[in-house]
Formats: sequence, structure tokens, C-alpha cells
Amino acid sequence: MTNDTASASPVAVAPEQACPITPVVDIVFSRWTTSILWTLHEYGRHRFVELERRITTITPKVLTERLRQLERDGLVVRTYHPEVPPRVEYEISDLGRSLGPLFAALAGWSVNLGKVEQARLEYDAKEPARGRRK
Amino acid sequence: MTNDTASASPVAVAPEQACPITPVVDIVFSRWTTSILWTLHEYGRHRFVELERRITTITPKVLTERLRQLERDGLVVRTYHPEVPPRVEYEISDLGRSLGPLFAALAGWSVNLGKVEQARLEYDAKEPARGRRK
DNA sequence: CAGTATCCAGACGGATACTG
DNA sequence: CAGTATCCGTCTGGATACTG
Repeated sequence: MTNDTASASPVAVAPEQACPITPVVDIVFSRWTTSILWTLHEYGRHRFVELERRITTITPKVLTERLRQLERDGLVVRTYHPEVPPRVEYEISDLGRSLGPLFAALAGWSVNLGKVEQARLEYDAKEPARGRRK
Repeated sequence: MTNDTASASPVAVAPEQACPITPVVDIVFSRWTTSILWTLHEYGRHRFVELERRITTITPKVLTERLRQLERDGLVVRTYHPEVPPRVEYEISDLGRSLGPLFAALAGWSVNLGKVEQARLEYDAKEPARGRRK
């Protein structure tokens, strides 16, 4: 943090983000990708159905979409085995593995989830505050 | 990572996530919240218009929605000053500040964005692979 | 098994206009 | 200034069915 109020600086910054971490978030934390990457990172290689079963609520269509995206971004490696029942395996790439510390930090922060829950309860309990009364 | 293939473990896990970090992601990295939190964390207190100007492409409606959500989750503190032109200030809470290391990790990982871009180029260049030909 | 192909609903967010 | 109110288009992602 630098100063208060921060109105002086005229930095207009490029459209879409004044914020350097948004690009990373878009790649790593879009819907479902977190679960997929984390699963692959934590439990190693998986076949398509195995992922489907582990992520329970995901549909094959969406799983395919996300896996393609992850593969394209170089975070996941897809291996096709031309066998009689076809076999495909997905595993995390080195680049994907480099997200490890990030995942650890995320998991670490989850100790605060209780505080979030608490904050929500308090917020919902107190009547509409000044300057916002309906 | 534990073992290969990982098909044996019958862990069915609760619907929605086999993955413990998803809840955190949902709270912290939903659309726009990253930019808002990061801005508040990095540059301190902001008034509504200041945020609006810094995040350039966000509309007042959406900014309000996200700020409410963040306030409810206890990540941001809203202060209303009952003055003649009303003045409202938003700042990050202690809980929000505890995301600092996470943000740092994210920012650090952005050195890899080039690799992602590279991977995309390669993926797009090579013709449809085996087992996936159109 | 490992996907594709369709169809579709509903949430999300943008544009615009108005108010205490 | 700091929002709120409306309207509405888009696009994601779910359900379902089919294929190499």
C-alpha cells in the first residue's frame, strides 16, 4: 500500500485491468479448471472417466472443453493410446506443477473460511446501514 | 501427488468439489473481485468514483454488486460519511489484507504468462492430433 | 472408453436513465 | 457523489442423445 485515498495518480491503465494478477486468474481459476488442475496435481495421472467420477458434477462436454483449454495453455498433457478401447490419460505438465505453491497458499487461506461465514451472518443480521436504507 | 492412475480410491467426495481450494476461489476470484481487492490492497482507501475510474471498464451497477459481496464476506470495509455531497470510502479489511501473500504468489507466477502464450501458439499451429481428428 | 452434437435455460453483466 | 432501477443481449454451462 502506498498512500491514502489515492485519487491523485492519473494512471489510466490499459482497459480491463489496473491489476497485474487478473491474467493469471483468468487462466488458472476459471470455472472447473481449479478442480481439474488440483486433482491432477494432487493425485497424478487420470483417464477421462476417472476425472469425470472424481469431479462428480461435471458433464463430459464441459470436462472436454476445460481439458482442451488447459492442454492448449500448456498446463495439462494429454496422451492418447491407440488401443482397442481407446485410452487417454491426462497429467499435469511442469508448467502446471509450478502452480503448486499457489495451491498450497490457497489451501492455507481456507482456514479463514469460517471468518467469511461469520462475516456473512453478521452482515445479514444487521439492518440496512446508513446511506443505504431501502 | 501420491500414486499413478489413481483409479482405486473410491472417494466419492461431496458434490461440487473433490477440491478443497474451490471455496476460496469462489470467494476471492470471482469476476472483478480480484481487481477490486488488489486495487484496495495496493493503493489503499478509495471512494466509489475512484474505483470506477481505476477499473475503467466496470459499470456502476456491477461495481456496486461486487463491493456489496466483498463487504458481506468481510473482505472490504465500507464507510459512509453523511456529508452534503455524500462520501463513501472503501478499504480492505484485515481479513482482506491476509490475502496479501496470495496476491504476491499470483503476481509472481505471472512470469510464466509467456510460456502459456507460447504453448497456445504451438497448440494452434500443430494440426489436430491423433484420437481427435475432426 | 472418450468423446461430439444439439438444444436450451438462466445467470451475468452491459447500456442507459434516473434519484436522494 | 453514490448509487438504484430497468431492460436486455450474450454466453456459459447443463441435460440429453449419439458415435468412432
